[in-house]
Amino acid sequence: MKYKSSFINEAVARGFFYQSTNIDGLDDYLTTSGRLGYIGFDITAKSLHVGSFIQIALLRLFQKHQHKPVVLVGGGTTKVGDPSFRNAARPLLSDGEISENMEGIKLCLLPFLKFGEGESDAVIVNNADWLDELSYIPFLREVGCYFSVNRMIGFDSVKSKLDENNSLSFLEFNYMVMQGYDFYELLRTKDCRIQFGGQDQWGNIVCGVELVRKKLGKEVFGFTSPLLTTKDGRKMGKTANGSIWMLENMLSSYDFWQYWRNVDDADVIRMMYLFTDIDLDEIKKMENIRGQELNDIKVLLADEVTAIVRGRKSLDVIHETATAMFSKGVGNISSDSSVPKYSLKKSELASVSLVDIIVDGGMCTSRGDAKRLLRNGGVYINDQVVSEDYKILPDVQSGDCVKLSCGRKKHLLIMIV
RNA sequence: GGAGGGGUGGCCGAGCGGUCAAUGGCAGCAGACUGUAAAUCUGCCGACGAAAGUCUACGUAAGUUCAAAUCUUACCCCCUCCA
Repeated sequence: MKYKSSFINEAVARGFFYQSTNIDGLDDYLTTSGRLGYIGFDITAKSLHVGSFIQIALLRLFQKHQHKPVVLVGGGTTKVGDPSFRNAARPLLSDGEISENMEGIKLCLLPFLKFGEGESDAVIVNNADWLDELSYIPFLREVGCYFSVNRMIGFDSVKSKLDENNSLSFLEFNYMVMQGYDFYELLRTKDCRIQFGGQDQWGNIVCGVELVRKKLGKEVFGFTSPLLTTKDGRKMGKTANGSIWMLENMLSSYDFWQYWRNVDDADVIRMMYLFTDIDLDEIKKMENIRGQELNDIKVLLADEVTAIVRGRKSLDVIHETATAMFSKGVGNISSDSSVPKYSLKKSELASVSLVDIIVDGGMCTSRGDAKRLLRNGGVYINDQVVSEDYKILPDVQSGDCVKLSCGRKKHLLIMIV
């Protein structure tokens, strides 16, 4: 074991560590339990998505090693907007939206962290509580004087915006000052000396570390984790169909599970380390698995992650649905699986076209789209390709089920009533 | 405030009076191959329509023209330089 603290050891072994302001100092500091460490989350949406997953998992690990996670929600900073690596300024949110989003964020975190009053129980704070109160002139005199603009424009987050000829408003430029101030405030009021974050937060974190050192002469620590990209370089948690949200009302458990079931071969083991509670030794044994067998590992990954985020009991229905979706025939689709259903009166059989059902059932966005799919041979009825827009489905009776498929992965169960 | 450059489909980016629903790339969808992976190859990729075709769309609004993404004017926004 290279490090003295159990947390740092495991965090490094699992791949959470990218860089730190002083890893040895931090290691020493964490040999005593009950230390505080925080991560800030912006609250631009009602739910966190998988992009923030690594941060949440890190806090969870922190708590597992008897330390106290502090979740900082950016009620104040969200009103400013982090300019980091975005080419469009974020839309500014109203107070109403912000407080609504904040409730959602809390829900997302409940499965991961134990909140409460105990020594290692997580707490949640909102930086609006102190940022909203600041008065401009005193703030500039007490805090602003410690920030060098020369230095700030050197930070990647700012530099990339300037280099790409994008506009950077003064509002956004202040983001890192705000975030630096957060760290100072949390140190002062809670003796919180650690800030975690993604690699892209490095500049912002360093600002806080320096502010505390200059103002109070104390050392605080920054710790960043690698920015998770998939093997093809895309940001994790985003698919073409949207983000992989944590909350069930924004993404079904089945789709959540599918995301993990379909990760790239090359990413499976890394995600296993980061996102599951499976022992390091167990995962180590899986490292050499290749080829088709890796599919079982993907299922395990999907199961474990889904169990944490959505609860283990959700797995039964998911497995059932997955089996139904990927096996042929109608018989093995049970009515409690989450395969979408569509009911159709027997009397409507003659008048309703396939295209209508496809669009109505949400499988295509427009009739033209559905027709194209049909023409391209991507539509199946009971696993048989159909190439024309049948006005009438194959001879069926009331009570029958017909499986309508668009491609291999989208299915609709038509119940004849 | 002044001078110059620019705003094109989900994104990047051509086009600069008719042949433009708009080259190309990325992303996406379907098919082949497979392992619900990746890579590769093929087809598709604004809406409506069986089709002919109709409609909507090149920052916004007016205008010139038989005809405008392309020309004119005003306005809005972005970038660069100067004050």
